[in-house]
Amino acid sequence: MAGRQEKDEKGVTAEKDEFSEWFTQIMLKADLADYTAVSGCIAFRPTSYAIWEKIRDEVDKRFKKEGIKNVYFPLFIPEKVLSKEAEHVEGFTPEVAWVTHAGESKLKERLAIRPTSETIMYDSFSKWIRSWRDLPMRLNQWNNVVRWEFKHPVPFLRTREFLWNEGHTVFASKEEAEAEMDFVIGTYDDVCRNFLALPSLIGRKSDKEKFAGAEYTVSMEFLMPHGKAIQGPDFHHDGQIFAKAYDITFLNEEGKKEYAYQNTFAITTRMLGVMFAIHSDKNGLVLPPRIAPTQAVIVPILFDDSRDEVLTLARDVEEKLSKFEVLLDLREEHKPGYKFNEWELKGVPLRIEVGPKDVERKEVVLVRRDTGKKEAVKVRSLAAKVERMLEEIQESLLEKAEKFLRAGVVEAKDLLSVEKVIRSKKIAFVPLCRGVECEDMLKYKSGGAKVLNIPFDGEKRAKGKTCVVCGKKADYLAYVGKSY
RNA sequence: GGGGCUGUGGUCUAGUCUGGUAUGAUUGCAGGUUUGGGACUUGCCGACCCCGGUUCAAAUCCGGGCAGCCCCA
Repeated sequence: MAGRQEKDEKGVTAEKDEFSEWFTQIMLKADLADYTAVSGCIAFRPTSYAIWEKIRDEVDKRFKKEGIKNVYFPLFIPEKVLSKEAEHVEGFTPEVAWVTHAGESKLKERLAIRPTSETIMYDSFSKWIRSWRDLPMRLNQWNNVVRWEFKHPVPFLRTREFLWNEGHTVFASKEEAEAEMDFVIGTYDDVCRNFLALPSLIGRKSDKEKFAGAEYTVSMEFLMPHGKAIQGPDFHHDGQIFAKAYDITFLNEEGKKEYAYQNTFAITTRMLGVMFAIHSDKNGLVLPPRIAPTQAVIVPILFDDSRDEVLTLARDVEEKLSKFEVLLDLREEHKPGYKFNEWELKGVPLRIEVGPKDVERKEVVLVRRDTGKKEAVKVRSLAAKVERMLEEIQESLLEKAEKFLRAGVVEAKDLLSVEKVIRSKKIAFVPLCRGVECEDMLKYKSGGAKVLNIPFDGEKRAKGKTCVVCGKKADYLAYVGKSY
């Protein structure tokens, strides 16, 4: 390890503004993940995996209710199948991992480990879809994908293998396909805001930045504490591009053959990293209560002369709070102070201290992880109070994140001010024209910032404004920032 | 993509320049005293990133690899 002497301490020793160091410490010390023998691939430890399961369950529930069905396709994609859609292949080839051998014998055709499953799925879709009665076909799979990136990997945020959902839906008309976007992005936004407490900038990608093989891409962009933007869930409308490459056709009501229209969409384990980074602080992890695997921890304060009474009360409290995810920390080998610090580091939203004084007064002490505020609460009103407090924490984390995002987006009318905004580690909101040359120039002039996306009302709001690069009429207002 | 730094018990670390029995802390395990913000104590377990070279002898020197971190694009 890099010889940082304080690193052996149990708590986080880095300030949040030394982002990389701080983030690594949170990740390791809060037992979220660990490095493995495979470069760029992490082990998700129980806490982080439990959070992923919650995200997955919430999204999955909403998808199913909407009629999207889960399927599972192979991990492997034969080279021939992978390389049918030119633009798509080109986007992914540099990062594809290949299986070339089985035991000692070389395979006749090498197999790609899926970087995404369009190609293998659509090969089947073309067989499954015959008539307009087969449509829409809305499928989804929860799986892992591998993209062998050469940029240096960062736990959760950029790993070579990650987990995600990949929705793949097929429609008879463009209108129907495009109408799905509101539902998909609405679902992701709902889960991000109301569970992860993360607001985002939602909009269309520019043509330059869209997904390889898509007609257009809608993305959710998050602002990280160190001022870099990072892309979260996305939705791609593929038009008939893949349908033509993979021959996904159907007979319409008039008996005529037509190519189908398709969408794809995803949310990945990167969101864990985004959430850890945005909410956490100097003392360690901070988790929104709705996503936290443990919502409250009860720490009994035991003295020899009052041991039994305190334990009885602690167990009573556990019982009263059985509708929440509660942990009663009965470990004898650590003092309360140690436990306080440990559970703060691990991000448990609420701590409940139960000691001899509390037994006398028939109360317990509640401590919020996000603010550190302590409050004594009567045992009889505890359950209601805990419920309210967890809600308050959830809301206040979202509010805080919203405030940070709002403060992090600044309008800029000319190149000079764009550069200034970018240098101050913020996102610039900039009038631009559609020209790719202007976008390239902008990146060059701003010191590496790119178009993140264009909000849905970005075109309307550009009226009367001029492109910051070429000075001609602006087509839209775009979010521009350095990205992770 | 470019540059820099670092790999020693589970974790952190001394030792590397100047080759010779590997330092200490912490965790863990067993015991005792403790417990309202990281307790104390006794005992025990446990390590030189990998491959090659130089040498009587390599954690240390040389070459190559792998891994992690930081900075810049």
